Amino acid sequence: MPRSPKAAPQASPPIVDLGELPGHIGYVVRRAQVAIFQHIIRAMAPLNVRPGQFSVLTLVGANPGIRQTAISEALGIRRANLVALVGELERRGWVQRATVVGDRRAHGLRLTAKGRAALARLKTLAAGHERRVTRTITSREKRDLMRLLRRIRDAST
Amino acid sequence: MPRSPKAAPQASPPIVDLGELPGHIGYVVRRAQVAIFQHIIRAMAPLNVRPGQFSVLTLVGANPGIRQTAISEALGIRRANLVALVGELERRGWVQRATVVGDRRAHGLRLTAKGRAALARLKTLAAGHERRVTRTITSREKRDLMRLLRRIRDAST
DNA sequence: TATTGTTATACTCTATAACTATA
DNA sequence: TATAGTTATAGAGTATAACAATA
Repeated sequence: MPRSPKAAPQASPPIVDLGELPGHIGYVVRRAQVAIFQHIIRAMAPLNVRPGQFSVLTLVGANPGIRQTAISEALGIRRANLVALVGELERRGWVQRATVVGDRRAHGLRLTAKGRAALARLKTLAAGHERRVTRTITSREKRDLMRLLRRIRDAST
Repeated sequence: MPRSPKAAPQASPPIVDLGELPGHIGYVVRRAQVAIFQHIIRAMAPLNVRPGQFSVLTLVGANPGIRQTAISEALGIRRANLVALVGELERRGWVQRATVVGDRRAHGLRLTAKGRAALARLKTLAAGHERRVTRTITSREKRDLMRLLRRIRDAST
């Protein structure tokens, strides 16, 4: 059973000195990530879909016949943990596992018609979410933000 | 027992179309956050300290006598989950729980001498980590990045 | 009545190891 | 031998509800 994650209670704040935390990129990125995820989970609540499921659905939609291992490497989700995730998408009738011709070990994943409809709906919800959370920055600022984050990510290896 | 989180295996990547994911702020922020956290956990491995513990230590250091509820609200960690976290810091001899004069329900947290030494060491490790992960961006870019992330976070309520 | 810290509990996400069936 | 998917399992992190002590 999924739960709607509520923000931690932000009651009358006693003035707390955060020290050097606000100067740490890890702290600021983490707080932003949590806030964004809470927002998108709320946005996708009508379909009860979580970010991980959305990203897998997106990959299957963009790469019909893709193998679980390829998804694993592309998204940084371990193969073992994808089993239940894909299983849930299959249980919902959104994704099909079909054996790949020429390699009977592998499963080629495809969206069903229902899955394509769900993904279309989710993309609309995601777009609305995106507009909301980026409403106070310009598209140029968003582009710069993404570029800097990718550089930070590349530098964090 | 803590484990050293390894990056998900990034083997010979079959070309996968990520669809619209790279255009989603949530996706880019999340991937960056995971990479940064893996990096800082490695950086703090000598003291076997995780990001949550570091942030609590920082707050106690900057706010001697702070109550657990104040930490909870400042960091977005629920009171209930702070119990074990602070307990571990106390077990390590880094933090003391003392009853607050005038309110015997509360615990005022303070660093011990050992805790101050540990925090000093951690701040050095954190600074090294910070230099590494931001080495490919300018200080102006870092400032802009933080500003934009805070705006995204504020917009995600 | 409300608040502080706490306990108990459960769910999600992530991690490793080992298995099976194929290659 | 190696790979794809799977199972079993364990550890973080995070969520809720309810309790005792105190305000």
